[in-house]
Amino acid sequence: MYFCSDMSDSNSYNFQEIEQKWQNKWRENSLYRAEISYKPKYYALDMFPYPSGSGLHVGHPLGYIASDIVSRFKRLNGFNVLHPMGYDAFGLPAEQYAIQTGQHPAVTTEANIKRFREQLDKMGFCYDWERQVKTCDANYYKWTQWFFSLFFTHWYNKSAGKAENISLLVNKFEKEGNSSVNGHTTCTEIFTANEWSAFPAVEKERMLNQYRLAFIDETTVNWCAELGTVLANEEVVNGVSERGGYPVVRKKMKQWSLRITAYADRLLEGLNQINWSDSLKEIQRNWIGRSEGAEIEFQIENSDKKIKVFTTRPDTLFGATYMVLAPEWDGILEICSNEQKGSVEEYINKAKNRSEIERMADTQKTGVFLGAYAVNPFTNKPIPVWASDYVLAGYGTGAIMAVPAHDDRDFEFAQAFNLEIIPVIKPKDKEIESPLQEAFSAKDGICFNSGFLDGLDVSEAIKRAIEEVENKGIGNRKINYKLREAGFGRQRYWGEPFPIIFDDNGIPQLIKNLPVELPNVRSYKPTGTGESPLAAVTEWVNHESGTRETDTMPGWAGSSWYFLRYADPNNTNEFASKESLEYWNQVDLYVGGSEHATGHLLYSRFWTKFLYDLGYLNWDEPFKRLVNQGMIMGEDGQKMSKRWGNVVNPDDVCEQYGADTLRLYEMFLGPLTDSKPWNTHGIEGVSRFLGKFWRLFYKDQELNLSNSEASPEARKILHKTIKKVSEDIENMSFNTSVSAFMVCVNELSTLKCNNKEILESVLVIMAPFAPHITEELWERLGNTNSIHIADWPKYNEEYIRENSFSYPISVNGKTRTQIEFPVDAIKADIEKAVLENEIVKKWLDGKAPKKVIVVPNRIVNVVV
RNA sequence: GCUCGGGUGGCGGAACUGGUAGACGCGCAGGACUUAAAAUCCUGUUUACAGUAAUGUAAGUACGGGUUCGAUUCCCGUCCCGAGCACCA
Repeated sequence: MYFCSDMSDSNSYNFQEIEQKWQNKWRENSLYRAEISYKPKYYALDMFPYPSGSGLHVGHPLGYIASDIVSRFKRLNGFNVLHPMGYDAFGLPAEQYAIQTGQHPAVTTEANIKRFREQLDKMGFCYDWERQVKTCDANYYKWTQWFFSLFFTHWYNKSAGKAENISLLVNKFEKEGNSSVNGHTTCTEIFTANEWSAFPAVEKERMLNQYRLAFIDETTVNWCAELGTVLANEEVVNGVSERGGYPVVRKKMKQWSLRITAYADRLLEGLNQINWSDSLKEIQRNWIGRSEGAEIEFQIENSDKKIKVFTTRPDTLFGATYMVLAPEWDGILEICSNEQKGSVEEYINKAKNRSEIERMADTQKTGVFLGAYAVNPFTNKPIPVWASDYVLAGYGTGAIMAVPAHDDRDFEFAQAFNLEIIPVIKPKDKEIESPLQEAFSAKDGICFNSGFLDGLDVSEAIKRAIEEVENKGIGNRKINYKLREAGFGRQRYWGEPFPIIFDDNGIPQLIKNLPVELPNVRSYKPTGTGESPLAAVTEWVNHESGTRETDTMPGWAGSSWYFLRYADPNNTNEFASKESLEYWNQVDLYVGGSEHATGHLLYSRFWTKFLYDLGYLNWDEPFKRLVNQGMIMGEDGQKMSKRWGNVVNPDDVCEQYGADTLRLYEMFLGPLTDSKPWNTHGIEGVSRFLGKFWRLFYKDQELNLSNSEASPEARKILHKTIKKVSEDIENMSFNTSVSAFMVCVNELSTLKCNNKEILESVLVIMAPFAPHITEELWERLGNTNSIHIADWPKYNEEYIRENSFSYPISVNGKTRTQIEFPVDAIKADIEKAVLENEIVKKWLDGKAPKKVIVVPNRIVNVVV
């Protein structure tokens, strides 16, 4: 920015020249190449980006800078560091961008990747680019398809607590049928070995499909007409698509799904052994949504039909005054009376056609009476059965027992339709209000009106009620999850094709010869009919042994395992060699945004556990430590976006201030995990600091260093900084380390310290943060090896030991003066000296102190 | 509504297991150097009151209580902000 004559002098800080020079040298020497060695490893990973068309803004590199610092720090401390980068190149965003620009996704994706790479290169990251992965490369997605094949050929054995090969299941079916099989399945039919053998192929596959971990599911899906595809739950926000904001409706569809619910409990338990933020773990816990309760069957009056419900509050069974079925409930019309059939059908049809948005916008409960009654098994009284869309078809059994006195929603419904409300739980310390104005839903109370449960508190009553239900043979203890199976098909072009051909019977057959390459087609736009664009490519679809699956896999397929591929990215025989996986192992540090909490981060854990079951990995959590970086907002405090015109481009910052300044500034801004606004003035402060740092080495434009022994003061400053920075990096507290560097340089400048030994150590501890300037000065000091493979200086406590401490002396908790004592002074001497102090005497005002508290090397407090 | 975070100067933010609140940086004010500007350096900067000044006194970490010799830190209640979930029985 300033081109005064002295700026071109080789002895001034010319960051542009320096940064270019070292980025080239590091690349030429493959300085950051990672290879298996005898050294301990450290695996630091960034969430790989979608190569979007708009490039990076200064918010994106925040996490990359942090992981880069940790990687460099670990390398200086003797670790063999794996720090790779790649691109999540398949999926909706890339395809949407291609459609908007009218270019083939393969072309735009390559162009975007190139642009990302240029931007990343300017910031001096220590990635081992030889390990780059792209999810859209055939030699990468070959393995994504292979993993799908594994899911397809495995089932979950609940007795063994792990996934097993489907051939074991077939063996069991052949020998003993399925009654003794304890699989995680939706199959409710029981068959014998003989029956199994007699099944035609289609029927066999229909059964197996109910056990496979990758299976064809007919479910209600989130259908987005504008995007022409099905979306996962987490891709739908407030009833519209996360990307684009288009309306989403519910629709029945056949779809590949992964049976993630088989792993619900393990996904929950695993959270306890990993170092993630509490909030993120909580998000996953909520998403998995485990709840304990009971399933109970209610008999329909004058019928052999039964309704099974799930409840977490069996203690309130005496207060169950009606039942509600979801409109989608199977067999609902068989239960309702002839008189009511017409209005029930009408209600069901209305509910079916209502979009998510409409359902959510509803404040008033709607419903219809079925004209049928069920029997409350505890009171033996008949209770009416209703249908209403406030009951969700997809959770529990799709039916509930309604206890209006103790559930807000049931209360509201009972009020709207004038149904009976019977309180059965009252607060511990008072009588329940009568009549009830709102539901008493607290889990803290005492049962009454409840026969054998009377007088018990809620938690005890729950146990007793379940026992009774089990004794009567009408139900049992049950754990339910909110987690749904993961929809795995997308009706889109830009994704991994399934390695599946449907034979003449419509039975899915695996294609063994991988990869199944994505055909290069001209028209990749969504058809809008619900079919994938691939369905139109007849010469591809029609295969000699049948027809191909034309859906593609979702964006998260490739990202669910990419961290494993980095261990051995060019392997053509395996997704990664056993040896490389064992060495690089789990990701030690994973840095990225929290928006992936219920998507990528959950799916990756699921895949890892599955691969662990199959013996491919010997750990079952992928990311030991996870840190979510915050957002960098625009200077106006709003989210950085083209729309607000507040986007700051890192290229411009590198041009104007240099990459080292950018890196240091982003770290200095505040705690990594916080959101904070960008500030142009702030970056100038950091820029000034680096100028000052440079001048520490120079005097009158000449390198000015002394080889004499360092002064104790300088030593103390250095070692204080070593200690602080080492601790800060481990704690990911980078803002405080930058401030420690500033303090250090300020103090050394004041001392006019030009001691080579001291300054060299300062260079090394600052190298992870500002890799270019430190490397340049390191070279100018006469070093021939890169600073980035030097040794982290050893912290020596002796150098910072003080021999006296200036005690703050407070009277009644308020600091009044300071007195210096030797660090090993004994309490009695300190107390005596303090009481003789003039200022203390003044505050004592002649009175005798009640108490004198002396905390060694901390504080003295005189209590009057 | 529920769950999880969080509220500290004009601003971004420091403060180890309770022990000198406001580190570091920005901004602002004043000064030095310079013909001038840039760059650099120095001084001051929580608020109120008193004093020409050095300085002193009081208040102060969202608000109200509590525990303690001592609370930004621990406990209870209230308010506000952010994030996530949201008819999950």
